[in-house]
Amino acid sequence: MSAQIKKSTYSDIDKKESKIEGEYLPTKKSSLPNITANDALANNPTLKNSTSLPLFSPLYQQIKELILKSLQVGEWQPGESIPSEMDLAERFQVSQGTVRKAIDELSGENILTRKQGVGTFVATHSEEQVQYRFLKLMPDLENSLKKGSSEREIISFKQIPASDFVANALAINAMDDVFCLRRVLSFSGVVTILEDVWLPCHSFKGLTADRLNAYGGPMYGFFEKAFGIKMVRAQERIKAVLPNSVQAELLAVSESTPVLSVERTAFTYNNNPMEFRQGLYLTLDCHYRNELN
Amino acid sequence: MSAQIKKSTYSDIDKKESKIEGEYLPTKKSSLPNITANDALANNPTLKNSTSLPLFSPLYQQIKELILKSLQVGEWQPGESIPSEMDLAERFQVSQGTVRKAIDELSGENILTRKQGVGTFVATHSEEQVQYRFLKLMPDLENSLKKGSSEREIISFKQIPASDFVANALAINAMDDVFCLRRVLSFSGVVTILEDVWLPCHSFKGLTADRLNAYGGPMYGFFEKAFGIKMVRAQERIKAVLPNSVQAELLAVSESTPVLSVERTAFTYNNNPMEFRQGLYLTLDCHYRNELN
DNA sequence: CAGTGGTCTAGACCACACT
DNA sequence: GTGTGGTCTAGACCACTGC
Repeated sequence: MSAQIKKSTYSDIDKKESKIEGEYLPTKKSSLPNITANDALANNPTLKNSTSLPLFSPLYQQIKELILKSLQVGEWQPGESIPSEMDLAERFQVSQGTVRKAIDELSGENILTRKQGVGTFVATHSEEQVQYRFLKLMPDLENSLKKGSSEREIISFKQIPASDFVANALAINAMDDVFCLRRVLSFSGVVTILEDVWLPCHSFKGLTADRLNAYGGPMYGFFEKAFGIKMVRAQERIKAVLPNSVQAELLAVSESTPVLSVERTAFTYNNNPMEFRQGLYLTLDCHYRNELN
Repeated sequence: MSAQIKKSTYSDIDKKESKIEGEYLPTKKSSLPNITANDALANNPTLKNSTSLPLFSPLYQQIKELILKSLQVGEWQPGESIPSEMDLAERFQVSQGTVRKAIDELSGENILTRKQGVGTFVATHSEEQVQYRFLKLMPDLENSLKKGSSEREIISFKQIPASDFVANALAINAMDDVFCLRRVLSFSGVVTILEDVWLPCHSFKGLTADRLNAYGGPMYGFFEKAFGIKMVRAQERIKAVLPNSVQAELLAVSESTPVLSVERTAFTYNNNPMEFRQGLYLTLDCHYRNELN
């Protein structure tokens, strides 16, 4: 019932049977089991107390939020499949088309991955195709990094209080402990990237350099498996800088060799920053590639 | 009947009088409800002779291609509205939902812009909101360039034969003539960008520095109005470099100041490269911002 | 073969903008 | 009010995958 009302205004803020459309779903599954869907909507407090603008939102957006919430709490782990569209439609008591539109958006945001004939899966950084999804460095001559011939070495790993700058990027309190690690990446035997990575200790309890080294795949894949932290989005700020003496030595170049400084903040669900890193990229034989649309 | 078949394959590779769409709107809903939409499929020659892979494509993709073709030939100019979804559905003899899906994709690619209650418009680089859509430079402290206080100055403008490098980027023959211009951009009175721009003379007949200077808005908006050339996409390659003596002087920095080198190839419809430029960005108080998804 | 996502249609109603 | 895009539903069929 109340569910119907929401639908009638695309909203969660309504009241009484202005059945303005008892027809979207007549009696229908009313007699049937789940309530979930309507309940889900009915109970979804998302916008209920919103004193700000979006006093309502389309049904599919609400479904999207519900799916995101399930992802957030780990109901479905990275790499796993989520229920079929029909099942979700049943669960939320909406039409398959509405679920589909919600999944469409999540798929567009690289949060879910569809595989025709198989199902819909939670995106992961561990899969071959999307490994290094956030690494935009390309050789000048070829069209993709030869990831097979990449090596990496962790140079240092320590636990320290966050500087104001890092704390701000991670949205934590200054002086909260963070893990700070420095590593070097080489491609085809050529040292190319030097990067410092900061992670909030609170969320990465028990992280050690050994565990990181022991894991073969990409770091974000490790975070998923070891800490259930899934990076869904990142923001980078790029500048041209000169390395200091330490950095230059690690990169095996002179201090007058310009390098790209790439500061990245990576976010998990809910725009929650979980990692900050600064990379120095040597761009003599490669470049940072970006597509503009 | 045959209608069913087409649908059954989502294909265009069909038989019989492919009178190349003499009847997108024929007898139409003549006797029976449909046949129409299926005819659209049957008669659409798009992929008929394709000897390569996609021996078929979904209807909405074909509609998308037809819309793109109309944009390409200038049936609808940048900033103008295109026919309503219902009208297009009528024209192509498919359902509104199918047209909608085609437009959804074009909208996602920033080729069309929807405005609820008003219509669907051809995207343009002249609108306030999307001006400098391809410029990713941001001040470190604020969240967007103060475009109001920007100035630009064309330093040189000439017509020369394309170098191999430029010709390759523009997909033209080496030694074909190109316009080459150099300009400086300042923000809040600070010189920030020095860029060289190459344009194929063939497509920009009659371009002069004066005409460029006379136009107040962004360059891509000018190209739309003066030459009907709409840039829809671009690719950038970023490196950290040191400016040469001439560049350093124009940027008012020393030759040991690292700068971002941003090489951009901009494409019009059909992945047709229409502009190549190399920008040198001073990143002392600003940065190149990129969102990763 | 059964099950999943992908496409297409048809029709209803909602939200919005302009006149 | 009229017309536009936006949402939602329902049902049909197609294409792909894996058992």
